[in-house]
Amino acid sequence: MKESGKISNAVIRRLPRYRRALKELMKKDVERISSNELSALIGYTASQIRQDLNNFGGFGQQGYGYNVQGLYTQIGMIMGLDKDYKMVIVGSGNLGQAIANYATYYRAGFVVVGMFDVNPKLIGISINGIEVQDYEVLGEFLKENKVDIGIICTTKSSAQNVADKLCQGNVKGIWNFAPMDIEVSEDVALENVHLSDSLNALAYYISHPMQ
Amino acid sequence: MKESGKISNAVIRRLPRYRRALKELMKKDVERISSNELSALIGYTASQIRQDLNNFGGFGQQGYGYNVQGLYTQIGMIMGLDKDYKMVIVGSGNLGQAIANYATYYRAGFVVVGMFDVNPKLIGISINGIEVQDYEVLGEFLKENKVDIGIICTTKSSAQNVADKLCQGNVKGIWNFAPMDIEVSEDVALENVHLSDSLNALAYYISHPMQ
DNA sequence: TAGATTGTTAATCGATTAACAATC
DNA sequence: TAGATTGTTAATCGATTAACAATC
Repeated sequence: MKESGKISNAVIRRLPRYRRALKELMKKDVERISSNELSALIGYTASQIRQDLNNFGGFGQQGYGYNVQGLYTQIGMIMGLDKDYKMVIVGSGNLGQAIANYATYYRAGFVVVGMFDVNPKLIGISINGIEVQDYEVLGEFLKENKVDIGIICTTKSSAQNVADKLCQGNVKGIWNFAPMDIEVSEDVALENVHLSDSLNALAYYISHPMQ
Repeated sequence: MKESGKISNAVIRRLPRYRRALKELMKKDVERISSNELSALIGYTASQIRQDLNNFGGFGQQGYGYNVQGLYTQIGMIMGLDKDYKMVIVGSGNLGQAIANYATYYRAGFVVVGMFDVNPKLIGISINGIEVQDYEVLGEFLKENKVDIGIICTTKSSAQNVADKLCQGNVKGIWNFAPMDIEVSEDVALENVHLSDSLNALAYYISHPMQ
């Protein structure tokens, strides 16, 4: 078992996929699975699957494979999904609301505790029981409430300011949907979701059909 | 200059970043830039920048560097952004609406030509001048209108059916926001945006602070 | 011309795959 | 015990970085 800091990003990005596959298997009451069977299911090689899992410890058993339920739980713990994350959403337009809905209905463990905006038309409305507050009070809110994750759903032009304010408020991570690269201090985890980059990649592949 | 099909995915994912940086430079009326300066700006090594760009041709000039405006245009053409893409959005809830707004206001070249949903409360409403139609008529719509990109903003359970219908309707690419891996035929480009995977990766990094 | 900087080859690094002894 | 399958080491592959001759 390696040091946690040594796990490569490539491996970390595959963990959710393993977990999703295991969840499906649990639904089908499958009790155990071999790396070969899992490979057929999700497309990674059996060798890669065994390598990946062994970064975190020997979860399998020779001659048997992996216990589906057990591995699911283990991967969840590795991913930090045994804890709760309190989140604020900054920018409560369509995208902010979509994320609030998603988190509320589908992701126990990720709890929206506050929503903010500068638009007077949005301030005061309620999204899944969370009232949208004036962005002006975000700093105060973060002082009074421990918040783990700040979600930026604002325009490009305000994204960096929002990020700074979130960092001052001691969030542990930022999930950024604004179409720019923001800067945060080293101790804050940052996950950029560049939807426009993703759409551009799709346009590239459409324009350059394979073979 | 390599065959277009030989460009690695890693390179393609970096192209949007180059383009964004060049756009910023154009705003600041910068005329030329060296790989070293660009490196300082976006964090890739100068060597990688030169390697990346040379996959597509020699855009630079020894002793001078790269012409900002020219390179911006070239990269746009490589990325296929000199053409228009007609898109339909299937699932017109918050996320579908957020994407419709985004495309309408920020991305000339990506045009929403139709929105669809099964929810009677959404059918008939207008988003940026596009009326949400009954999902029942999607097949017909795709027969009568050439559509390049299908965007899936539905629930997990209907995502694969929607993908099948879009493929039957001869879309060239699918942008999938449903939290599952859908299957499409080889000739259709597929871009999955797994927001939950992204949030999970963030949770991982929060749970495992570096050193 | 001299200096700067590319284009490109070679070296390095890291990630993936193959192989197989260990062992359930 | 025999068969199956892991854990783990070694080999391969691909991507990144370094180096430098070409050349503007």
